[in-house]
Amino acid sequence: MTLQESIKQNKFKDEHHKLMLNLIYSGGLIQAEQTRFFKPYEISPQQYNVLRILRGQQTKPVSIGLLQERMLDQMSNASRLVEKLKQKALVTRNECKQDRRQMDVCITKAGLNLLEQIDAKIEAFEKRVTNLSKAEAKTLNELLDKLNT
Amino acid sequence: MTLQESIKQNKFKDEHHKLMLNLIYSGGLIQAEQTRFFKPYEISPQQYNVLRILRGQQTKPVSIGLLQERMLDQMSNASRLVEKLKQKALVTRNECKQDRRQMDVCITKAGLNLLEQIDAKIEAFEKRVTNLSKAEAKTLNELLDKLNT
DNA sequence: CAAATATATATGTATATACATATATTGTAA
DNA sequence: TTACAATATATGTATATACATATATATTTG
Repeated sequence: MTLQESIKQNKFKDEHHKLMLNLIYSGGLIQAEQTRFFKPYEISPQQYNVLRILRGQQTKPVSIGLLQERMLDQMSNASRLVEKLKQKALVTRNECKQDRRQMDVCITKAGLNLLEQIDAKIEAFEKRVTNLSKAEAKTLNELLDKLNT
Repeated sequence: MTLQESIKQNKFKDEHHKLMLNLIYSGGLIQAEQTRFFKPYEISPQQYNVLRILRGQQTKPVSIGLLQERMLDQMSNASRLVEKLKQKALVTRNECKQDRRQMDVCITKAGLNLLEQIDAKIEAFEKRVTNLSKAEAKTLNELLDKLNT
């Protein structure tokens, strides 16, 4: 459902104005879909983001600050996300020996297992953008990168 | 700051996968900027969305359900947004005489005044997409509409 | 060496949505 | 006419970010 169909409005001030609304709208659609996709796994898209960053670091501990830098939304509250994941035994969190202000966060085996289960299904979810060709996806990415420079 | 610069990652599985992250990222950037822009006016972007819909209806009362249909995020909780705006005296909310389940929501003079103040400044905010040409904005809109079909 | 400053994280409070339930009213069917 | 179903909205609880403050630790400065 396009932006116009969704909000039942056809006239926008100009293409730039429409673009801003369209980006908020399109990003929101994907996020809502992600939330629905992750629901059976009992984690949020943001928690998934954290787990993915931790898996990428393999066994190397990650600080709360580093996590936050790597989050898709850099204003995410990494502290709270980690606390929730700890409650679910998907991560561990320990004081860093070198700097006791810092925390060492690592993914657990359960966390890795969960990501494996999700990996098996996520392609189906990611299909939602495949009505655009690869060339069109590339164009969109280039324009978004230019927009965000 | 592009997606890659932001999350410090250059490799994506493919252009489609990158696109999904890029859309979430780009939409989030705009929303965060909107939140900052509206902060001095003491309303949220979602409350602004409600006021704009009400202004568009002029003096015609709007039901909670109709509001919700017109919201940019159709999963918005229109009830609560209206309640907050009522507390700020920016809208009125009365029982509909024809159907007492429904509420009639209207914008107040104070609400209209606030929108006028915002209108005077919002062009500066909307400039954030003008590093794309009109043709590029149009292309992006077309691709986003195709994506969301 | 101690005080001041900076850093890292946790937590408080407010708002927004996700998902669910409750309540009141209207419409429909028997 | 009444019971049932549907509709409209409000509210509860959980999670996430926005913005702020608090606490502990490390670094810097005098």
